[in-house]
Amino acid sequence: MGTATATASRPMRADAQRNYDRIVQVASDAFAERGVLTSLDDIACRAGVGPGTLYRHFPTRDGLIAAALGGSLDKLAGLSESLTASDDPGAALDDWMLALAEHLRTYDNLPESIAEAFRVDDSPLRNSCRPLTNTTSVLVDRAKKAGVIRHDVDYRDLFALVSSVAWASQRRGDSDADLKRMLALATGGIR
Amino acid sequence: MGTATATASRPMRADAQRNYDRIVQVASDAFAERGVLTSLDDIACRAGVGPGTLYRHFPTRDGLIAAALGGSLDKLAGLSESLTASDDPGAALDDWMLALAEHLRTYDNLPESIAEAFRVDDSPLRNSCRPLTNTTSVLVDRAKKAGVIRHDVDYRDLFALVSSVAWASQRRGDSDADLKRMLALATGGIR
DNA sequence: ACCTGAACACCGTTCAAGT
DNA sequence: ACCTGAACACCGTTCAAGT
Repeated sequence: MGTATATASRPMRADAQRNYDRIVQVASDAFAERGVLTSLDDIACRAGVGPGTLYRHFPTRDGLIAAALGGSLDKLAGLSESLTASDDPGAALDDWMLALAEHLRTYDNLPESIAEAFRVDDSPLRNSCRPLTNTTSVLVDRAKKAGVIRHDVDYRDLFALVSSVAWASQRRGDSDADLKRMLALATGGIR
Repeated sequence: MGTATATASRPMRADAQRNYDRIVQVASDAFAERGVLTSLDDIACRAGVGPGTLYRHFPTRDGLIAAALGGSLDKLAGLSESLTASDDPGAALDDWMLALAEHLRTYDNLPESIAEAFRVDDSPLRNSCRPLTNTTSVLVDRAKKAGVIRHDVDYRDLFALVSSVAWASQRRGDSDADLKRMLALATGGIR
């Protein structure tokens, strides 16, 4: 898969594409180091472009976060495929929730940004999460049909629950083992 | 109970006390309207003092939040007394967790601030939460002894769980009924 | 068509000068 | 002892001027 273009329509001019790619690359590093709330001016500066150029490509911070998250989302898409084909719906849902929680911890303050994005129509970050909620919905349905979770649990509840745990464990600076433990505790009530 | 003084030691000069009280009053309103991340300059301005005066009384935002939360904390202290004396440890813990979650939703972004305060030694906001964690600890112990919750659950886990739910329901703009439902779901695993 | 960077508004924070 | 408000640094955002 090649590098992303700004829209699905026409290719960018070569210099614009180069800037776009550099911005995403630098942003990805900056978010990983200092969280998604880090200065956009600083990202533009490190990418060697003016602030206006960054804003042209990414009118909102959400869009830049979504772009920086690209690779991580591709990995989850792969997991999604294998889990929806699994013959153990309970274990598949568990594995999925853990992967989801880990993904939400990719950058500091990412759970906040994603939760906020869900309140905005057409947020690029929200759109980039669509495959995640879709997979959650599918796996929840399969688990219900298999009778391993309660029938009054919505996939949105589960997504919110997993986001919450990711948020809390990030705020506390939890290890992966702690995250796993908290997730089991928080989702124990769905059975 | 009179109005708070800056330290437990000596009373403030009359004009300083007046400023202190006005700042807390204005901050309380501003936090309620626009969340705890609202501009401190704006609070100082509305209270009719210079920014330096606000900083003198409250060197950190946390301190101002803690002061603004005073009344709400007093109410919880009352509930704490009656619940720790209850003869139904399971129901008492449930009631407490709900009250805690509602308290954490007092201001927008309060769960974030409190979670952050727990990473700082001597944060005034953390100190103001001490009675809350204490009560949680007591009620969790009583519930364990009564055999209504699992023995491998820590009171810190529960506090984190309740904070998480408060955070998520605030981000989603949930109603009180939604909060109650999510809380039941998230804490179902402790039994 | 895209980029640059100056410019503006806003906010947190400090501190010298005042009373 | 406390207050004031100017000053500074930083950040998001816009836009006129360039190529």
